[in-house]
Amino acid sequence: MGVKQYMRQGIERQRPLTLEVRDELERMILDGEVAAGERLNELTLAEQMGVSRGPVREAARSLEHEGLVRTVANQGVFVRELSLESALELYDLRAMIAGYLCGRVAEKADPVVNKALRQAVRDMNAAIAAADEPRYFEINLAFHDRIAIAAGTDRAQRLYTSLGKEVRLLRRRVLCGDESLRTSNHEHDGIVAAIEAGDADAARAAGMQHHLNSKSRLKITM
Amino acid sequence: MGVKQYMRQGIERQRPLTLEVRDELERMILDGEVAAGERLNELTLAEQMGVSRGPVREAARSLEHEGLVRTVANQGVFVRELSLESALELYDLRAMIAGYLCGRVAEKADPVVNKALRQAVRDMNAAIAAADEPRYFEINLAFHDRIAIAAGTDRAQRLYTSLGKEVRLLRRRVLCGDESLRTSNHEHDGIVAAIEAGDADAARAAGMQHHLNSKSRLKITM
DNA sequence: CAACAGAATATTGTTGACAATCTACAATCA
DNA sequence: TGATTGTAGATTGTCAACAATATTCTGTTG
Repeated sequence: MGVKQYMRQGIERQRPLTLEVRDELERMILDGEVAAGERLNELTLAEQMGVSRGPVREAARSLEHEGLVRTVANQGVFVRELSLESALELYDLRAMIAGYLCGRVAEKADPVVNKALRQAVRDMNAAIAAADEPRYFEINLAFHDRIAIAAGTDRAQRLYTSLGKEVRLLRRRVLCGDESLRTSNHEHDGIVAAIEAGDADAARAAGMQHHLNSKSRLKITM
Repeated sequence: MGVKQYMRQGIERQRPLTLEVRDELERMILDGEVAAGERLNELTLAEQMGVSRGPVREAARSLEHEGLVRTVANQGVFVRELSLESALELYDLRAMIAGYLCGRVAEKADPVVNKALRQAVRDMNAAIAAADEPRYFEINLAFHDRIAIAAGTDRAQRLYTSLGKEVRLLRRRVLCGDESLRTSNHEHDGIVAAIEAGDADAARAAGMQHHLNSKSRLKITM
């Protein structure tokens, strides 16, 4: 009877629907389209996205493990409400992971990676000079991603990324204004310097401190 | 048509099947009933456990997020093969988390928790004296669990537990022999002492070092 | 005999329907 | 009036069937 096959809108796909739904759900949550504490109705979401409930359920479970939603049996999944206290703990955790990653990158001493990181710092300085905050954030994200990937430890990388998303549940803008950007990028410079020097301990400390400082800058803006 | 409802064997349940299946699958993997790299057949597992494929799929996805299996689209889920190198990285990560947890417990300074931890160390000493290794492992597990819970940071606790399971994929016995046990428990004593003293930094360092030492003891047994 | 094409099979991806549970509201009774 | 119970609706949990993809087998050809 199902006349409508699940080949949606002519685009031949090979990526499972579950992943599409997962990304879309994640975006909705991180962009604040669904409020914290709100329940995600499986049927409604499924109809909105033109799929059945199965993929929606799987996607929701996936997000649960990333800490973006919490599930209550027979009641549904709710967008997680992140207390400030919990968020600060996440910052601490993420800072440790970041430090670990930086240390690993320093040990690897990959000249290609190091050059790219150094260039990123220069680009961020340029963005600051041009007062182009969006560009700064973009490079900043790429910078930290690059480090996470270059460390070559899949688990730590995924964890770092995941914690980054989780923190966004707080929906607070950190790092605003020229001065903060300058300070932050100066810390980036210190991280890269330690990595270039092959000093794993210094890189670890610098990477961790940078994230802890981000936490402090967050607290200030409360 | 489905004469057989999904009320299995008279036991009234309220826990979703998915969770039951998840636990069973996890047990099978950790106990080595399914070999590393082996594929998990949804239909076969579903029939074995007397459920349909839905819960099995969800359970498998759950385990993927815990790092126990890896999923390939349209091919299935496979028990993860953990390289020694990866395992050592997991130990590093776990050591950091453990240190963080110990630091938090020290800050909390909860007398009830501290007493329980102190008692656990005594009990482990007794187990060593009685040459009762299984009992030692049992208390040891409870000891670290207690710390993780007492820290009061849900995310870090879950992470610590999850990494602990992941490491077990290596299927290597760490901590064998009277001497290792004695050394290990001496480290426990140091952790508890730091916690009792309310010295967060010392507790963090001791907790981390204890896990790094476990890693070393693991390497020795290769 | 090796390499390849195509069919047959097995397995995963997705769906819609049904069962169980929860929630909200109304009717009943102390 | 207030508490309680029962009923109707909504929502999640589970299942079995179908669609799409991957794998295996088999026969053919060079």
